[in-house]
Amino acid sequence: MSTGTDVAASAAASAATPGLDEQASNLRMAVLRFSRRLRAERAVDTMSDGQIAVLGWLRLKGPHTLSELAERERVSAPSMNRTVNCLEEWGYITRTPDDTDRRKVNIALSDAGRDVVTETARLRDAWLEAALSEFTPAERVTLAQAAGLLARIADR
Amino acid sequence: MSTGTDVAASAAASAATPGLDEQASNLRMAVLRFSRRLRAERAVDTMSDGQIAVLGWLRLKGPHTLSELAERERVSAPSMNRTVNCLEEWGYITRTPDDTDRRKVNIALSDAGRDVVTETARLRDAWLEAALSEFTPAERVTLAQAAGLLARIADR
DNA sequence: TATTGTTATACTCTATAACTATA
DNA sequence: TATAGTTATAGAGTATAACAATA
Repeated sequence: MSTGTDVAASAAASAATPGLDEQASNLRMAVLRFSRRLRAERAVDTMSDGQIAVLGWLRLKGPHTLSELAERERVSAPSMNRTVNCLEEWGYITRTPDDTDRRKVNIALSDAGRDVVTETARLRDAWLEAALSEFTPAERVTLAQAAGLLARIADR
Repeated sequence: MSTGTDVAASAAASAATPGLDEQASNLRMAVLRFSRRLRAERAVDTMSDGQIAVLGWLRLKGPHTLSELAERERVSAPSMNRTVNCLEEWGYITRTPDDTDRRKVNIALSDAGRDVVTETARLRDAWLEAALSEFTPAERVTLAQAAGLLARIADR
């Protein structure tokens, strides 16, 4: 059993009650594909997903150091440094040396950065709203509940 | 209304019956956060997301041409060609010229590929399975239904 | 002439290692 | 000596343009 060779038996069993492994696999594939599609909807085509994520986080939580941003986005410090360099060059963030610890540099959203992250969220949601409008109210309830559940998983 | 400036009124209204805009925003944030967390749980470091996705799709739907795979994964044909080259080099897929249209090449999962995608999915989803196991059966049904709905949106 | 697959080339994002300055 | 940020360099993934084979 469960050797992966007896496809027919596996399919028959899962048709009745999908195992936790298949539920997980289905959910993973669906979410990853959906998020990739969602990410494709951007206000500024020249901005990467990582750059947008940093701007969004700064708007939500205020200024952070480079290390904090790197840890938050789960990338290396040099990688985040490159991201921040671009954002600074475009005028979307500002770098300010910390007063108490001069090794640190506080990275904050500029007015232009605030504008662009707002516009990006608006465009992204416009596409998503159009998609949601084609669902039934019951289906939208399902998605709303699922959103809460996904958030709970992500916070583990 | 709905200008985005009257935050209090908007919040009050959405508390009763969330508008489509807030549903979209909530769903977007939840999915992006979840997918980032999910991506961080990569048990198999030697294979990329794209490679795993192709193997999974071939296992699920059988052989496909290069163009079909590229369209499915929303990448360019050269990019998919590179992905398929790696998978072929590793012995996970086979290329077979089509009999009726000799321009086409059928890409199919090999036995080794079938094994590795099974094992990869198992390792990768271990974290997600653990998370799902803490939900009630009803909540898991909600997530399963939502997965189908998200897939429909992504295919738009 | 259009389509399918492939190669050539370049760009972006990412990582590790090494360097600078502060603590 | 340790930490925060940065620079140098390399690897992986992606894209567009150009090419070969077939329809």
